[in-house]
Amino acid sequence: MMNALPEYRRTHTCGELKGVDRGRCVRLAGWVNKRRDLGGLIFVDIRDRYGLTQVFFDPAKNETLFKLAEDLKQEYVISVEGIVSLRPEGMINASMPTGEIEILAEKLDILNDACVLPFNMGEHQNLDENLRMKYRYLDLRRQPMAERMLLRHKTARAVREYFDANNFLEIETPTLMSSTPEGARDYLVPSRVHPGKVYALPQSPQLFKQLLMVGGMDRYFQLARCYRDEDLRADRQPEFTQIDVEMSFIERDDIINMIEGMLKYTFDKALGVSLQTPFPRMTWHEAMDLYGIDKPDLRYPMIITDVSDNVKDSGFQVFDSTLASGGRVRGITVPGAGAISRKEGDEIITKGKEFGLAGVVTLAFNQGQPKSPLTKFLSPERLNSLRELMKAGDDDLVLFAAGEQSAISVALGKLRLFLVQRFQLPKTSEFAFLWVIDFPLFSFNEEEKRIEAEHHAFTSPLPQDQHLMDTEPLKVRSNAYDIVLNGVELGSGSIRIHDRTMQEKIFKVMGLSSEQAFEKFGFLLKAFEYGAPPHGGIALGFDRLTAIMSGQESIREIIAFPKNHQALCPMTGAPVTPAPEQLKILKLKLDVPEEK
RNA sequence: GAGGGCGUAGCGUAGCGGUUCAACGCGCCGGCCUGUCACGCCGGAGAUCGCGGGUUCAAAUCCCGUCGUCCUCGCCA
Repeated sequence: MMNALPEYRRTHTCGELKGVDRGRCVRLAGWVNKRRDLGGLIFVDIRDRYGLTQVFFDPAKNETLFKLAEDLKQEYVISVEGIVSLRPEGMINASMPTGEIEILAEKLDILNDACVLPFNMGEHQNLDENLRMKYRYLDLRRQPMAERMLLRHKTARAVREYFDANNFLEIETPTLMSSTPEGARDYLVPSRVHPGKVYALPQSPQLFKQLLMVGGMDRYFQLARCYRDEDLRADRQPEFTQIDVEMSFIERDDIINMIEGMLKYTFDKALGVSLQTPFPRMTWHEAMDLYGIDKPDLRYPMIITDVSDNVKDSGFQVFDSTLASGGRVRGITVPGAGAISRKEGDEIITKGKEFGLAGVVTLAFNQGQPKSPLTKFLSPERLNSLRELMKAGDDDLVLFAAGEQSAISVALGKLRLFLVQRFQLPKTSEFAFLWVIDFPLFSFNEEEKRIEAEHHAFTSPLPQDQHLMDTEPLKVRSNAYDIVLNGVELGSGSIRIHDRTMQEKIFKVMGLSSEQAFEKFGFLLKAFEYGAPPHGGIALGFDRLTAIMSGQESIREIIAFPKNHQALCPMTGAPVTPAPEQLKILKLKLDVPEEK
């Protein structure tokens, strides 16, 4: 029966044979991970994406076969036929899933050879990322990458299962669309049929998903490809994937509950991790006040505390003058850092200055003994109540800053994140989710001296703040929500405006005439004239999510073929200069300055 | 657009107080080895130290410029 199969048809993968399979005649196919030639014996680890299996070549059994095995080199593609047998006593490799057994080779076919590799395939070295990207097909064969691709697949599958079970439709929206010159820069695609005209690649399916709601598709989701021609970061790629969701006839908590359910299901299915729901919620004001940032990393419990009332009239001049001029004094406690050196203290002060603090006042506790410039100014009783307020333990370090409230909060927030890294502070959880709600609807663009939408122009204001729209628009809070995971903005959404009058009002505050607004978003506004249901939604960064799930800092690690930091593809060389014939067909001319 | 890190054999790194400093590990090639599993042992090939200029008797090392790459800020509704 085995001979009826072409030599590359396998009976098993390289990750599944166990002791119970002993005696079976099997055929494996894969890549040579390693050949260990002991002279009289040869062991070959054969690898596929499922795992590794050891193959044993014994010259006493078959000398020709043994000679053939001597030629095997790394990454040759081979198929091996043989008998599954238990390894001899004491030779079991417990660190290997297939470590109980080995294949006694009876037949070996070299299906393809391989050149000497451009890098080492083992996991024991850091590799230059551009080199990995240039040979991504080799990189993908390495186990960490194979595992991440599997996790990404499982996550996508779980997301689809969940939404399907909840009556959502997965609908694809166009990736060739009209450009809306707002926000991030578009990638443009010239049209041959319409010379001089371009399509834009979507930055997100935002407008289309709202149109789907008008179209009655009341529960929509999509794993949507999005494109932004902006500068890159470790968590930003020019093309990326988001879990895009929109629902009709719902309010904010419906979306929040649905997404919590989705994440809970997905973490369980893809990672085997049980998440606790509901996730904590915090208003934007609370987040800024307690953490100095709109995406707090709740894996670390430290919060910013206002101590103005506890330090007033202390005689400590910086504090007194700041408080007299309407500023605040705020602090943060660093657990276990009470015994830091002078040098480390200076490092913190330098960092504080970098973040915009005029100075940082330290209060260090060493076995309960306070050490601080403040000890001269505060009585032991006041110092003690300050310590209680700051929840400082016997070996903790408290840092104070004085100045304008929001400025020092933001700076202390940055300092908090720096300290977490610098002192490797212990995490209280692996995955800390958080909803941040009640964002400001508008923000003031200092450069252009105009009011703009904080989220986007279709975000609805909170009903209770609508009366402020004409008088104090910057105080209006929005029905928008962000989901934060480990200090990373994972997703952002809102309840949309479906009321024309309100929409016009928003445009007016933003300084857009109805003509201008119609020019930009005409097709959406038109659609809203034909019966738009109340609706809202959210979009989550799928790459960011899977990166965090797999413990990676960079989303490139969870994308099969990513671009590098310069938005280049080291493998294909994209982007490339178009050929003159292509430009001719498109009736385009390049106007690029000559290279120096 | 700005700041910072890095650039030494195919890969990962050391050397960076100026004069045996071009080294180590992996990989590669040759030889030996019957229970290895990051196999072991012996030997070998392989690098104008990113590129250009400068300082010096002497530069991988110091200085200037430039290119590449990574990280961050700006930017990213």
